[in-house]
Amino acid sequence: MNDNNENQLIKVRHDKLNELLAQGINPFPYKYEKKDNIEDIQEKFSSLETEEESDYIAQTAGRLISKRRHGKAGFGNISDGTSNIQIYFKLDFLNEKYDIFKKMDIGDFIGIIGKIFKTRTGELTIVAQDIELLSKSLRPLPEKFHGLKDVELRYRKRYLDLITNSEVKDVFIKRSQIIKSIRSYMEKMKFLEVETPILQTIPGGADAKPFTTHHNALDIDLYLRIAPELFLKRLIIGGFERVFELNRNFRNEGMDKNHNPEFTMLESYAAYWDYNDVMDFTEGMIKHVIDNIFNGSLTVNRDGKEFTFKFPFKRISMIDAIKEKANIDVMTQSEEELIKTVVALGKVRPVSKGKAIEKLFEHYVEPKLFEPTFVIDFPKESSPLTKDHREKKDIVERFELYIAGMELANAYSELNNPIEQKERFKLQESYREQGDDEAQRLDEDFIEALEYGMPPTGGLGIGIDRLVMILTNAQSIRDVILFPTMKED
RNA sequence: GGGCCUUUAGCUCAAUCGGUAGAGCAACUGACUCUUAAUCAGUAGGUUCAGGGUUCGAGUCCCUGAAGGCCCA
Repeated sequence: MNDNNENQLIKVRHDKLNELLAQGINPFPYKYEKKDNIEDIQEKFSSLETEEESDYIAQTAGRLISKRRHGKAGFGNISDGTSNIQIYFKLDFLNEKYDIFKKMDIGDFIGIIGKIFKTRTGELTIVAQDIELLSKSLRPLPEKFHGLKDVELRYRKRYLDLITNSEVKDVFIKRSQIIKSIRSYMEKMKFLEVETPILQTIPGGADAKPFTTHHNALDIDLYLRIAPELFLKRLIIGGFERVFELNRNFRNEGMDKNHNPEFTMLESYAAYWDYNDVMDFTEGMIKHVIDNIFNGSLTVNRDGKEFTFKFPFKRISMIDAIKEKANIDVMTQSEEELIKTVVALGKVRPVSKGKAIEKLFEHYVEPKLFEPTFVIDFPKESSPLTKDHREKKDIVERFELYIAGMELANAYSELNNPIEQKERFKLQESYREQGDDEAQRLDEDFIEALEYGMPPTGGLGIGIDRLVMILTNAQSIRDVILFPTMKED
């Protein structure tokens, strides 16, 4: 919108801005001595009696979010990062500055100095003795009562969502606390936080299509990482025994309420652990978060069902889970029969018995795994970075954690035999040649690193956005990502 | 990728069978020195997502497209 084409509401505010300038008032001053947070004021003075006034003179600042004028006095509420509070503006106290109050718009940032009292109706209020405009707002905010409901606008203009809908702010505060709590757990467990390349020449560590970009000076294509896995294992080889990275991954695939093209993952690797150790560790992490952030107990409501977190989580093998939920015993069926069953479900024809088993699992079991459940022991074909099961044939030592029908975590006893790793990569390359563009790529440099020797290692990946969804009862991943990916409008 | 739905004032929403596009909040003017979705009186505010078509006449019907949501793959 340009200056010639602005609407009436915006024009009025520009006019007010110009009036202020004409009066020598800077509508965008440099700083303000904010001495009190609103939350602190409320805590300290909540015990005031009705119509009692403090001796303390508070000095605070925030955004004006409502305004009720009554001639020679008026009320408004200001909101800061902590809370909001009512302000009483009275001509007798403010004198010539009362005019500033009259001109103030909802959305302006203001500084307030004044004593604190409780109104007749018992509301804690600052009586303004002095007010200062700290920043002029030139656009009208969304309506006070209904707020901003339009989902598209809420995502595109998240700042308005945050100003208007306080519960949205709470979700992102919670998200920050959860991540902080995870870091404290990692630190307690002696993991070292590291940073590995996001720009990679061979995108590895997951079955996914990468984003491509170009480095001009080197004149090479690079890929945004789909996972940090292969670099974190190089660090285990390098002698760090416990490492983690908590950061963004990028996958060039469809979007829905569980997928955003960029998302936050925690990956961790611990030398000398197997996948059983990683399971205990994962449980410990979630328990740590619930103890710290949710006072030890959390009930999740979703799709009309609910559960309360209980530890330890249920553990079941993929094959037993299929038997239990779909009444299909995949052990007694031939590859042919299983493939036929999957095709009959209207799905793409799987290329192997293992892939067919996974499809059956996804179709019959995944959506039914509501309470936290570790699904263990996956077919070998689609787990090229995982060690063979120590007892079961064609099975690998891998688990995924499911909660509320969502895959939350994925972990292995990491394959550390370079000869076998190379074979697995070659098999993946052959899938790729057959048209599977999510199959993994041969990374010779990683093989070479493994050849120097990697200790037995337990690795874990946790989808942080999804974990936050579960813990905050968010229905869409877009509700836990501040600026979700949107098309240009 | 397929199906269904949504898009109207700054925001939240109406508009019957195709017949002058409305309300609440916000804004503006006035009254009001303890209100709180303040109240009262008045005023102004529109590319009805975009483009095409049918029609005397389209927010409404048809076609194409865009953005978003839900379900499915």
